[in-house]
Amino acid sequence: MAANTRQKLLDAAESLFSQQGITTTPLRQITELAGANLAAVNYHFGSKLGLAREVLRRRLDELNSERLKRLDQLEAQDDKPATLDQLLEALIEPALIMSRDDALGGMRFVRLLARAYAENDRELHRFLREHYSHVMRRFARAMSQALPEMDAANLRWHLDFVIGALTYAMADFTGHFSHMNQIHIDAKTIAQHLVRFAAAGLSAADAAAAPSTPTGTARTLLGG
Amino acid sequence: MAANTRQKLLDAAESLFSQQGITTTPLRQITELAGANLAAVNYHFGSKLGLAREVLRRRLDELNSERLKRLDQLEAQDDKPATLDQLLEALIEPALIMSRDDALGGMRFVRLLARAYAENDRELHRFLREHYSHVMRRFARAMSQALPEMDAANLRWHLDFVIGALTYAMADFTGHFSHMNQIHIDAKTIAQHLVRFAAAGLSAADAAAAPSTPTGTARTLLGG
DNA sequence: GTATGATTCAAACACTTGTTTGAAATGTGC
DNA sequence: GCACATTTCAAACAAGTGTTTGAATCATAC
Repeated sequence: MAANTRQKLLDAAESLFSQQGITTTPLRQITELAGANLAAVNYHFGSKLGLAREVLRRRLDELNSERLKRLDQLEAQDDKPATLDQLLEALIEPALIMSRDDALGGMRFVRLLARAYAENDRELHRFLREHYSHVMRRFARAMSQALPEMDAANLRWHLDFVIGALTYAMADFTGHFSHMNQIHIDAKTIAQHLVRFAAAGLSAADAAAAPSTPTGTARTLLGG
Repeated sequence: MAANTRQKLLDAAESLFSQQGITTTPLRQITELAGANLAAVNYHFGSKLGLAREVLRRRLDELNSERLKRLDQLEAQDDKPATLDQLLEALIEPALIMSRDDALGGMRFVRLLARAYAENDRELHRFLREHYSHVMRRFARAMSQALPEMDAANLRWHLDFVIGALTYAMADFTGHFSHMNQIHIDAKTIAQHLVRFAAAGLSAADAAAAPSTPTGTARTLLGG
């Protein structure tokens, strides 16, 4: 059954890639776990890279379409623009829910994503950027309205702070400090905390970027 | 000359590991860059893992001792406890300065650190935890005084948000969104922004953890 | 049934990996 | 000079890598 082994290969590869990394995982281990023959990978996906691309594309499309759906809903209510908290929720919640929901592949996908970035494969990077950057650009544009004082460049790398925090929260692949996956707090709770954390950080940056700082006292009250 | 090739191997390995990852970099490439013989690695470091450990230890000790030195200074002024901003500076600035200073190996080390975490080598993880976690514990203890409302667990994974943002800021190894290393903003500036970002986020979390929320209005004022 | 295409399979291919070996070279102390 | 340990080197080793091959199996249509 053709589609069956294709699917089993994808599942096995996702699981093993996320645990061991892409370049580190041998094809033979994947095919063994999938109960398929070694040559099946090259038959169905052309090459190992082709398999990796397909594994990533499956989940990435799912995640990004969910994010954009939420963003569309927020922008549809066009009488009042979306708040920063709402935008951050639309960006963060789908990722965390997906990373914690075993039915969707659990946190495997996110670990895999982090690993894929860490690997230096240029083709893989280009592939990921093509499937990712347009979403981030749309969110950046939407957020710039909620953060009027920050210019584009400033907002972009503050958003990188957020993405960095999100990635760590999802993957927790360091294990050097906390151990979220042991505690297993539900995704919504962590998302709430991360949204508040990011909103406060971005707002503080926005306030600091203002030429006159009317909220300066409030920041001192909070951050001092 | 013994110490010479040892040093050249370490330098070459650090450079290549940070660009390509540890498991992905062949020993032959390292020895070629170092102008040494292939067998030199096993002679001087016992194995490839031994070389990787030594590469990491060099920089990690340097970074952590700088962090702890600053923390000691803050705790020495024992009449007034350190502020959150000061503690975050002590944690963040050494890492960012090191990551940007070419004389210290540039951002190579940080990329390497991120890669080392991404790789699934259990021995390497254990090694990193042993050389890292005690520093984070000391900072967590110091910060809990500046954030009286948060309990230990809460603080710990909010600190993971900070470390995640810091790692991304240092490594910028995603390249999927912003490109800090193209802009080359100086480390102190980025550190300032990240400290403010993290301080605001942590303070907001602390305020939200308080049973009665007197600063709740201030947060609304900031976080929209 | 047979013919045709899609899929599976065991085997081999060419290549790279980290490590080991044992002899040469170099340095060091006397 | 000699003796001795340290360091370098070319070569080979065993194991693992992704990919290819060509025959065998299966499904489907006629």
